Amino acid sequence: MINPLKGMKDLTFDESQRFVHIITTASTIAKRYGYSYIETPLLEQTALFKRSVGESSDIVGKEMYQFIDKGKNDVCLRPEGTAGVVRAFVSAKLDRQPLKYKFYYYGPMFRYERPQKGRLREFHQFGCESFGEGSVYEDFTIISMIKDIFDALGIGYDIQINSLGCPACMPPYRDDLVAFLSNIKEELCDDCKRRIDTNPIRVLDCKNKSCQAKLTDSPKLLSQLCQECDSDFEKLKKLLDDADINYSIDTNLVRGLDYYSKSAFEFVSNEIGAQSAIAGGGRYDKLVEFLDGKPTPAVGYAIGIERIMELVTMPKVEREGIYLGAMSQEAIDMLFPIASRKRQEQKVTVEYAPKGLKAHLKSADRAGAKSIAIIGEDELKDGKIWVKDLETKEEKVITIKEF
RNA sequence: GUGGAUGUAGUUCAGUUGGUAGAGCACCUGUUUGUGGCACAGGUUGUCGCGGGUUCGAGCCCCGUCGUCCACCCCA
Repeated sequence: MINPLKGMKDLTFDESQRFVHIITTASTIAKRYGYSYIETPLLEQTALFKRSVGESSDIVGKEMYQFIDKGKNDVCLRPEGTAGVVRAFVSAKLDRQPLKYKFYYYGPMFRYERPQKGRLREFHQFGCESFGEGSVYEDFTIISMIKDIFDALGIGYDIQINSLGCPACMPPYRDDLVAFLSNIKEELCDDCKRRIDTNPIRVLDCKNKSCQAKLTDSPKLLSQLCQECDSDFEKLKKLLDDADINYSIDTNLVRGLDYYSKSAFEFVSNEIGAQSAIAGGGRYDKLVEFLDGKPTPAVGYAIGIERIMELVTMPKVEREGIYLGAMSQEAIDMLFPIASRKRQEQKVTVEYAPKGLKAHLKSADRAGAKSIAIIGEDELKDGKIWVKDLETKEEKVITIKEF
């Protein structure tokens, strides 16, 4: 038996229904916010992710499905969605238009990691990217959209926000932080010691409690933001307050990807194991230029489908369609013209084997049909069909033509 | 990459100090030979993950291997 690869999963029945429900709900809401669908390749040049996600990130450093294809191209299965959408945006030269573009997408992402709860090697994201809008109103609007989606899906969450600064205020802060961390280096965990050189900002969200204790007096970026970043962050908080959206400020919230600046936010759930982030995003005003486009402000987010899968409250399933069957072999063929006609407007299940009435009723019940129509011996004789509504239990015998 | 659990029927799991497998659910049949969901009765289903070892004998003990789950790292 051939099983799926490690960290890859088939979705069927309840799970696939949940998947579809999540995608349709999110898509519907994204469209209301003015977003249109974009589909980009799953396979891209490795250079795209190195330049956008950043070589210092674990994603690029050790988690990519990277290989050389038959044309000797260095390629990767996409580990996240934003890079591809930005590349598509630049490839289509939309950066030369003085217009705003908003795209939503969904699909599989790939990261070569050890699977655990809420983390797969092939997983799915639903995401949105808004280009050309530098206003913090857009950051707020995007957070509202995610809220609408989770509310529609019946998912509970907490929102955490932070500001990551911009090229004007982040580098000086980073230097201050490195200086601070270097002083207490010996008291930090081994990972953090390493991070001081590789990615000092990451020390801030170390899960190690003793490290966290040492960080209470660390320099805070929020108090060193430049004037623009500071006023944008204040505005974002006010907008959220005015909209009655609850949030907490997490100064240690660091997005895992290098391209974020200014607003960063995360939606978390405490019901799904160690991987608590169910959506994350933020502003990335410099990424379009990094990928050879004209400077274009942008903001976006992604939702982890698998992480919210079991949190979703599904709409009640209603009985639907007709179950068609016959009790004798000679009547089976008569079912197909009926099925064909009925399928123009509703779901039809045809049972090809002749069975007793009881067996048919059981099958119809299991198929979730709303009604059952059977040609039995009696009906066969005078061109009729027996029809029963499985909910109201009303039944009648009518001519096939009439049905 | 590191650590901890675990692998027995379609599924969830039991299986005592080693004596070659069992329950619930599901499924099929019947009670009701033309009336579903409920109830009752009966029935089908297994390379006990795989490979080796110990033993008269291994689902159980030992070694290896593969898979799964959970956690770390990191992230959606």
